[in-house]
Amino acid sequence: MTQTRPYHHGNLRQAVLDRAAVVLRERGAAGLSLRELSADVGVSHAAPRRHFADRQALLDAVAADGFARLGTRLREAVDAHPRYADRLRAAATAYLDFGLTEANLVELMFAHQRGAGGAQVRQGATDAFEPLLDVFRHGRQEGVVADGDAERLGLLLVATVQGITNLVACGVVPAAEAGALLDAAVGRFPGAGA
Amino acid sequence: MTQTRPYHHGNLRQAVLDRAAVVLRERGAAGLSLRELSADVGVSHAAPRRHFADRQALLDAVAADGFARLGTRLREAVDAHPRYADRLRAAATAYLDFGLTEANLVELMFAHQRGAGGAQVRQGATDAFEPLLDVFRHGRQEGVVADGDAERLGLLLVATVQGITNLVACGVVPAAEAGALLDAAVGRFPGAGA
DNA sequence: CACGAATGTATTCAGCGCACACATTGTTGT
DNA sequence: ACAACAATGTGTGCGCTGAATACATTCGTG
Repeated sequence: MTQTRPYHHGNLRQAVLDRAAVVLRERGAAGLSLRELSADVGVSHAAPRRHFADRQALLDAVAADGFARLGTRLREAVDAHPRYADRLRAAATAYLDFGLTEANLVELMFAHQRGAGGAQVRQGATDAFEPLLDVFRHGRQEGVVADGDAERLGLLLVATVQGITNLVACGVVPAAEAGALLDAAVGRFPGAGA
Repeated sequence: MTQTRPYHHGNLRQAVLDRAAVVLRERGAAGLSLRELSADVGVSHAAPRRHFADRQALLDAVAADGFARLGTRLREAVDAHPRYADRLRAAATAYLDFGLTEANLVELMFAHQRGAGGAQVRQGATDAFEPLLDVFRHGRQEGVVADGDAERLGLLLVATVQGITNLVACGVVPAAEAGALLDAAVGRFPGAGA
């Protein structure tokens, strides 16, 4: 009757990451405790150490996962529209949505990276932003974006939207004004229409 | 000979804040410990509690202080130039400088505010950005900025520069490219010249 | 100068990250 | 089949932390 829990969890790493994502959303990165996560998942408090060298390694993994999810969202948003201007707006909106829904996650993703694990997180970030660069590469084909501007415009879009997300997330700009601010920002990019 | 340390420190609150600013710069917000700060300053580990209700209250105070310093820097940068375009560039450059020099502090300042102390921090942020809004108000007098656009442009400038700072601080954009990216961003604001 | 408010001290407690020795299970070569 | 080894989970202990509480000292003020 009493189903004995097997000695080996089987998928402990992913289970911890999943639980960490939930706690992160509810209580922020400061509320993430390896011991509490262990208890939640039902293993001893030392078990996760087999999968995460230390607490920072767990945070890095959560952040990398976040960038992967953000990248997927951006890719979907871009692919949903054929024309440059629509792709630009859709990507920016998707970014803002993600940032407001997962404010704590984004805060962690963009936290100052110190250790060696930071390199992997940074690579994840670069990959995630690829769809945005594609928007401007596509815009160049449509003749709206000048040659060689694609990369710089991509970074500028990331910076602008991340900045807006940041301001709204920390409460300096009311959430109600986020959309209008984003529209104003996107509208200033070449070929976005007034 | 042996100068007896007085029972009352005299300026404990400011001493803790000063020491916290140093530790924050060296080791980040996660490295801030009330107990260690107490030892550094030379008081018992419970003493700071008379001035900061809990750890978060200390972080809030450090953040508020950071916004005050940022505001001063921005004001100085703006006041140093008479013309709109120069003021815009100087302010943006001053912001980026501050952000790169005090990356850990800025990260703390823009951290998601939860508790009641967040309101004071948010007010400090709004005050600090006032010089930037003034730039565009001044631009309207010069006829470069349209009526009613000042506030929105100000927030957009904050968002853009904060976003760039964020990207550079977390290592996604190399520090060497920060200046060029900032130039490109500022150049897209009305009346900034090409 | 007495008395309350402000400020600092000493002690205690629970939770945390981390390190280590040990236990159990999965895998692989012969 | 089975021995040896790698991978994974457990239990214990240490030092540090934030927080709560009772107590001590000093300051300010009537």
